[in-house]
Amino acid sequence: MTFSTVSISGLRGVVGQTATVRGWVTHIRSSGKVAFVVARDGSGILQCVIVKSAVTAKSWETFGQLTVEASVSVTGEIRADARAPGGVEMGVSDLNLIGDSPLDYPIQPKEHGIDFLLDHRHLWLRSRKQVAIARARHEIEQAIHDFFYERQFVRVDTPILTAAIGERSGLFATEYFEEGNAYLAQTGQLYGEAAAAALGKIYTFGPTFRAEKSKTRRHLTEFWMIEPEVAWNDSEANMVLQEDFVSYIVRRALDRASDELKELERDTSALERVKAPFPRINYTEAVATLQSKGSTIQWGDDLGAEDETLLVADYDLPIFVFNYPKEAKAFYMKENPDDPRTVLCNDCLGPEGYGEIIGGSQREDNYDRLLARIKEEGLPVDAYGWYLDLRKYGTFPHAGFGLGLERTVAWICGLPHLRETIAFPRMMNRLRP
RNA sequence: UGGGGCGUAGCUUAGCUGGCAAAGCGCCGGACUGUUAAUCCGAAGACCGGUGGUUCGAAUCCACCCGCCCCAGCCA
Repeated sequence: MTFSTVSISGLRGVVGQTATVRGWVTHIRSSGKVAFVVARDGSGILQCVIVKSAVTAKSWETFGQLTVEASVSVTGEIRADARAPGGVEMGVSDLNLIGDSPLDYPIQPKEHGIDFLLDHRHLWLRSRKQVAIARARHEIEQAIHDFFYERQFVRVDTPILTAAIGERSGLFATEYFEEGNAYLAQTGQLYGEAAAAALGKIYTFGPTFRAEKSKTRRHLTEFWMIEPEVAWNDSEANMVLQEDFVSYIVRRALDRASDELKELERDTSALERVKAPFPRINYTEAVATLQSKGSTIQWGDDLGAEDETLLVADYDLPIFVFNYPKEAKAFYMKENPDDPRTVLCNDCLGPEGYGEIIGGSQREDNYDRLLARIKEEGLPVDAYGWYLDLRKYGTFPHAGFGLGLERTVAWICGLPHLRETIAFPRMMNRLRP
């Protein structure tokens, strides 16, 4: 008989042995002389069976003091038992209370309102479903790093504090010494383009901030975005990279986060189908299709959420909608030589109504046309001097995209709202905890 | 910001055509040697979001305010 301290997830390998587990109490049930304590340690949950006649008087007394979320150290024999969640349980021989927990622990094993849960997010994180989401997110993040590492991309960390540059949407401002206002980054892309000219293939993985007063399940004010930028890629190569990337992430989640997806009751049959290539629909066709389905969209409008849902309904894969009208998109996108009303760009729309998980484009690489676009948009030319330099000194065709991490996690996990995909979501009315 | 909905016990909700504030869960006390969100018995727990108004009387009707949820726009 050996004696070891192990994590709950490893217990299947020590059946028949005595082990010590440390964790937190989640449920207590007592039948008088037999008691059940369910504990969690972050790796899994374990039912501990305490028989009064089989433990010391001190351990039995300690059992009487246990409360939900008390931290404990339990020692006993690990045995297989079909009645236990997870198939193994512990026959306790020794029980020690490490940190008690008062009786007012707010989260109960029942339905709660979302406002209450978000107020107690620091404790809600301990719940099984939230642990599963955090682990699935972690696996997805690692898959992202591995995908790019395998393809010799270099990760570049771009600044979070920036001067006003990027897109036009809402900015968070803060004072910055003698330099006036600094703004929290809305994108690392422009810096990514500079890095692509140095390194060829790069990606960024960082927080992004949008001060828009968005109150929908698809928006956070702070979210994480992955932005690859590839020298010599055109818009078509850009889409190929995207579909390979998304397929890789989904495959990886299915392979290595299957327990988590099961815990989340995710029907993975739709995810199993996600394999490159994805359907491609150009914007003009999309508008015609939508009009035939009754949408009031006009050529020139961006797709609304309803339009996206309508369009995606015909497919069980993510789809690309490409080459939008210039007016609907950002200044840095390259004009389409075959139809100058449009730009070489694409959105990748998730299936099952998850909306835009990627926005990408080939970048304008002509100095004069880019300068003209900056002026057309009324942007301060001075602020874009360094960005224009990238077209002045050895310009090069290049393309990239931004993948919204939380939207991707929500889709893969089958969650209706982004707020559960990140440990501490930041929304308009949510700055704490 | 616009449209819709909602604020009642620690939590989730019922009560809303005005007339003594309810239930389930949780917590506390008790019973039980295999429970799975255990079960059974008992107890405690409320400034009905706030302010004003109508009325003999307001959780209920009216006005204003505050907060939240859903949808839309913006986008990842």
